[in-house]
Amino acid sequence: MSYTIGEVAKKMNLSVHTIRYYEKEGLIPSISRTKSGLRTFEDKDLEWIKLIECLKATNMPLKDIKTYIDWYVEGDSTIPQRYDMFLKRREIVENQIKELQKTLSFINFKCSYYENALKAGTTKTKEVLYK
Amino acid sequence: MSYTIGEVAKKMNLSVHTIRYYEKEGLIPSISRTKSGLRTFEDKDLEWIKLIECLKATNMPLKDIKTYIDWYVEGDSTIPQRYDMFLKRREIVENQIKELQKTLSFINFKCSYYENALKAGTTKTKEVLYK
DNA sequence: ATTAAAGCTTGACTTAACTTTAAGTGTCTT
DNA sequence: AAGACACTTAAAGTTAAGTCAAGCTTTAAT
Repeated sequence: MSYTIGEVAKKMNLSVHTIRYYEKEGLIPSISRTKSGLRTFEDKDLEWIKLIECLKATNMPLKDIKTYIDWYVEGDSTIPQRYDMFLKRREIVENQIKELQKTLSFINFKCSYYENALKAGTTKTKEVLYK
Repeated sequence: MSYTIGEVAKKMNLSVHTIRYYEKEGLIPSISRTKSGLRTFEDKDLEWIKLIECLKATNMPLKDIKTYIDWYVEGDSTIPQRYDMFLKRREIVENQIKELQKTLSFINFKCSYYENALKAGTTKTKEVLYK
């Protein structure tokens, strides 16, 4: 089963521009083509794209993602680097989650603060203490 | 108690450039100055900066943060908008946390995958199934 | 009183991650 | 067969969020 770039864009919720850009930047290794030059995407290419989106979701810059992909392409000799990268990324993500949880409780406070302010019609009441 | 821009930069772990930039963009309302024009930061200004950092941590763009600050400056008439903004932000943050948790379990999988690959010296073993 | 460190402003520059444009070729639908 | 639409490359443009530089002033320490 293979897909056109437009199908992949729809499936992955990306623009076709972006997919071409990812390929150009070396983030999707070896996409095959038809004789006439059209890209034909296989499931393995979709897996790469999912990986990119996943790492991107952790704020990993594309150039670091590319470094990983280069390591992957290089083969078994880069297993230590790749392992190390995922260990570091795990720590980063764990910290991001903690950070967001702190932020969430701050936002929860603001929500109830403004809920009160909304009832009172003002932020200038006794119960309303912060901005 | 008041601080110079350099002190604030150190305290908040930002560059002085960034703080001036935030002021220029209207993210910190009414920083007072000495007669000679130096900025003097009060605790309320630090609170604003903390708020900016906090919202930024949720990937909120500076211009949306500015919108909030403008509402704040405008006064009680904008309480509904501000309430609404925090409600929306809460949902966004909750989703971000969920998303990161999914990503984390993916990364955990990769970590153990590469831990095995490291022992085996290769990714091409029976136990090692994915890229 | 000097002088180094820290501040000031304006405006240009940078980086990341796209996005658009231009100018054209290939494919599908009626 | 015609028109719409998807695809190509290369390069320029955009946006967000800073970052830096130049040239000058203020402040703190000796």
